Amino acid sequence: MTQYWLFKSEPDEYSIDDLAAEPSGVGVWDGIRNYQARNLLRDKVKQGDKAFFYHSSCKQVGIAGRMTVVRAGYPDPAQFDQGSGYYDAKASMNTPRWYCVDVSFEQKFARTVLLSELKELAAEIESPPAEMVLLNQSRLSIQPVTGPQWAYIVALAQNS
DNA sequence: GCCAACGTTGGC
DNA sequence: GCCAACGTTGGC
Repeated sequence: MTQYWLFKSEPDEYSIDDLAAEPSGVGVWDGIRNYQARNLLRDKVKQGDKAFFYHSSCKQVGIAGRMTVVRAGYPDPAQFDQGSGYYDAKASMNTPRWYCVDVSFEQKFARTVLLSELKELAAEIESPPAEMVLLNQSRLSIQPVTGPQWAYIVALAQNS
């Protein structure tokens, strides 16, 4: 069964345009250094799952597009790389601490579905956005999205 | 740049 | 295991 997710990134670091520009449109979703998010990447995110690409800490905060998970969780190589900002001295090859997944570019939405817009829509009773993790546990960088939330936001992205 | 919310560290 | 101090995230 296909599962849905929302992955956050600061576009100054890595944006949906950067993913689209990758050779064959495949990128490594690495650098996740939060245990709750790590557990999802390691145990729950599967090949074939769909994910929103969320832009945080930028001018247009919101959902910029979507992608497909093409490789489930595996140890994040950056944790072993002393030259990387994501290096972790407490991690070893035998006991990796952090995980990443590979994603492939699917679509950049015609417009970004803004966080402010989702917050406004969430004020409506029983609207799909109201239950989003994004609005209730906002700091989590890898978070689940329900099927109805996914469909609602994809439809919203087609409307101006 | 500010600050609220949350996560992590480390002494005891 | 508790909790104070500190660090980080991320919206505004």
